[in-house]
Amino acid sequence: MIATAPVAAAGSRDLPHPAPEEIRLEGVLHALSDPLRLQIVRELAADADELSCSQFELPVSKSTTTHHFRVLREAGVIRQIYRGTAKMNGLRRDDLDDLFPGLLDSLLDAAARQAARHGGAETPGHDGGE
Amino acid sequence: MIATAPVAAAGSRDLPHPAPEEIRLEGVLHALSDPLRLQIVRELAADADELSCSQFELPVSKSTTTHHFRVLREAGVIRQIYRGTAKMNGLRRDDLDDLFPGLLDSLLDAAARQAARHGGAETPGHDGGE
DNA sequence: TGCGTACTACGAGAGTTATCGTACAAGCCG
DNA sequence: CGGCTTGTACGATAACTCTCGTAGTACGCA
Repeated sequence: MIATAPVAAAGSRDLPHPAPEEIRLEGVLHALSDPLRLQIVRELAADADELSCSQFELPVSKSTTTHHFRVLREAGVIRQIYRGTAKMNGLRRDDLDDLFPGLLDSLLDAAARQAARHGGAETPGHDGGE
Repeated sequence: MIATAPVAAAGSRDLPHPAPEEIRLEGVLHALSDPLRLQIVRELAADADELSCSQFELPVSKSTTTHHFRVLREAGVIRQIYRGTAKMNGLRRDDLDDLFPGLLDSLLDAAARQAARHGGAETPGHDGGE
């Protein structure tokens, strides 16, 4: 059997994702209650639809990064698919908006406000003011 | 011996609350990521401004109840004051709305949706007709 | 084919959390 | 005054989480 079948790319390694109805609010909140994961989600929401794990500059080891991405995926916050050796990450915005309308936006807005208030260095466009 | 109370004020026992600017989003999310605490907050939001700890029917011991209320208070989600032997609990809706506009509503709405989806027969608060 | 890159799995250690029971303090009421 | 209700404090324990390093797998490229 010669492996002439390209297999439509990324069919071999599938990652388990919770179905929309399996996503629990508590799980989402817990996933987002970690500063690192909240930051990941913020970048994911701000930058693009798909980012590979290695494009994040996180102050932790690779193992820990993998761990955090898995927590986010298993909570139903992000979607992960393999693309060659890279694993692309995308927010499950549609599913979350369907389950909890407005929640993700509020969460991201809250995170942006807090970042602007405390750091001021992150999140472009928002100029404090109080 | 005349027991002249050293400290007057209706409540000699004061509880420490975080100032608004000390409230962290991650802390709030973490506090709300526990099913028990999420339920407490839902009841608090639905029923009234002030409820004593004993008015909640939680499936845990008194010690654990105290613990959860403290977590909520220290995260800045609720406000607690003594009233005789009872400790009254109230949501810090104004502070939270000021810090994270719309977040609390989204959260409560999301929790209500999930409760309706999964249980349908949720105990907390008959919020006046439905 | 062999090498480098990207990510995972496993095991471990430190820290945190949830839960309990018991013992205790503060206020109300008869 | 004594007792009841309400909630706290203090251990203790089990479970979970975050973190790491090392070893290993999957894939692309020369």
